[in-house]
Amino acid sequence: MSDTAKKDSLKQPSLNFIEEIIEEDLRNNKNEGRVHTRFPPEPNGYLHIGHAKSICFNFGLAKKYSGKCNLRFDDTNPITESVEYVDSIKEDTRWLGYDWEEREFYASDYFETLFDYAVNLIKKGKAYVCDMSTEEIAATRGTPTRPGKESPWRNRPLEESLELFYQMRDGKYPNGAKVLRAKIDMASPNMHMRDPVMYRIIHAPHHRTQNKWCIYPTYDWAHGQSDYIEGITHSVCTLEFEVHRPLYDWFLDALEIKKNRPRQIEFARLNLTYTVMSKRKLLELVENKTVNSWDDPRMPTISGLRRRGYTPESIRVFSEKVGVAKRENIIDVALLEHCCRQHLNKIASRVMAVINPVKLIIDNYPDNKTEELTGRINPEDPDTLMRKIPFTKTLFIEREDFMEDPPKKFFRLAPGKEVRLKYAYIIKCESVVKDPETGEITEIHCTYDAESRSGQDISKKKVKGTIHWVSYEHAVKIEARLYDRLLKTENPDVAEEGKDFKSNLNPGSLKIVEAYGEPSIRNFKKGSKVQFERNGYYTVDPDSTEKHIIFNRTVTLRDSWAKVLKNIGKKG
RNA sequence: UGUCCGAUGGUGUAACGGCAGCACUGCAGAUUUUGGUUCUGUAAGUCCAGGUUCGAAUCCUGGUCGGACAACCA
Repeated sequence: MSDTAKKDSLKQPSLNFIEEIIEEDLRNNKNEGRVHTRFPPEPNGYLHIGHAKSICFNFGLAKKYSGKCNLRFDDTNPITESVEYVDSIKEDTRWLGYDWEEREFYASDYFETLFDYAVNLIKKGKAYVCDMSTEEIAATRGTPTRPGKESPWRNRPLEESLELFYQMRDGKYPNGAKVLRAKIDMASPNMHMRDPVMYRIIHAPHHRTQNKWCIYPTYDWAHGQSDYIEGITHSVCTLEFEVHRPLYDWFLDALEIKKNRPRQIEFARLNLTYTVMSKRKLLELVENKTVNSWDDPRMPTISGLRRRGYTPESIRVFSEKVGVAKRENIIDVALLEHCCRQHLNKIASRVMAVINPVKLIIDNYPDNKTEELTGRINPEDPDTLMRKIPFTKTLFIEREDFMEDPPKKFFRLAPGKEVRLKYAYIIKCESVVKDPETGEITEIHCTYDAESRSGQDISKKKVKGTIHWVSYEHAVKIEARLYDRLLKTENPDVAEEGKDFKSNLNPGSLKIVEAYGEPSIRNFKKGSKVQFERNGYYTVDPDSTEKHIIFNRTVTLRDSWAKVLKNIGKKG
């Protein structure tokens, strides 16, 4: 072995910066060597591919370091949250392949404890009830460059704050009348340290605690303490919470938490080209009916990707490949598609389907003959069985596979040229029939070479091209939903003055067409992964029925011919 | 004009003071009964200016550029 090869084989896979922190903690036996993470979604929307990265990372860290990962719903704002979202989050997390075992938690589980902690802080003079309105608080907070003004209630006797706080809980005040605030520093250069709100009054039923509470903790107050209660060691979140970290730590200090103290670590969220990722924007697309639902296959939601035909494996591999760091990033959606194709190539059953059909007649083939040909269900997996494909005189082929006046490198069918019909014979184009009105080709007439049958070819012919086909009389009509990217620009948030991402919507993001498949196309169940040969990967939509078969296009096959055409176009 | 964070090919991500590597994308070729897959090759990078050092992507100083922060959202 050469020196460099030796070095390479000894080299450890490199760690991301969070794994480095964890390994350092492990070396120092921090938290008795425990690693415990959590995935903390707010149940106010559906999970998207960005959440998937966080799920894979948090559960992945726990697995890698023999620890645990909790699922915790950050349900501190009853107005926007609902069980519908809780259920979808659980379904999606499970589908991605992660198991939180019995550790399904809710911040609302800790409302009582959090209340006691707050009482503790009031007694220590570290929190106070403030009677100012939302507007007054905003007006006195200052700006990032100017300090705020202290609340007139800031130094009220702590007995009074305590009394008021209990009354808030008892429902004596309307929404917005009072809040509990941490007493920190109104002049702090960090806005989050300017006496942040810990509790606000919201008279609204909560999806779990119903009407038990009318005061609700804010994120900053609830999150770190929930982490502590659950024994979380490494509380991983996204970069926008970086400025919250001093507050996270301040609360732990104020509560004098020293042992099993959680640590917040921030990493950069996932961004994807041609994609919007914020829950607000995705909700907007659902509500204004740009898409049909949260699980519309054009959505970057987990449920959308699932319906589109993505596999959990491919999403996990993708999450691994994008890496974890602190710098803002925008990942090329081509990487996601690559991960998807890579997995689907291995597992998808092959089938021939014609999306844009034109009739092809083999003039020298017997009129009433049907041959039963065979094709492997998946050539990538020799363990798969063969499928039967009927062959007859009249077929459908793809309109794009024929050109009357082809460019030099066109390997498909053209007048006087030969191609192979996949799994069948070599044919030669003899003539075409056109619609006298429109000039559109209605029939392509060919002759076949009976000696060229697949598997028993004694014709000695070599052809460059192979095309797919279906027997006209055996063709199974299906609906193909051809999905393309929802947004037409790489960074859809960049829009013209006065416009937003919606001006970058791709009007062609969904085309629904009638297509024709070989008979075996009937065999697939909802969610099955299929490759339409030479075309793309598809999956059976949940709305598909035996009478009305619906296939969603997950992603096309790579198409180097399209690139050639594009380059020809460029050259003029 | 504030505080915090960041900056390595087109896009991501490694290198932990010692040969800038990997992946995606692009390009070229080989193989191929999927113009797919696979394989091979190739192009392309350390924000700038100083300093420390035998040696700097890495450490220090100053700048530039980008991001986050002024909800009783999370």
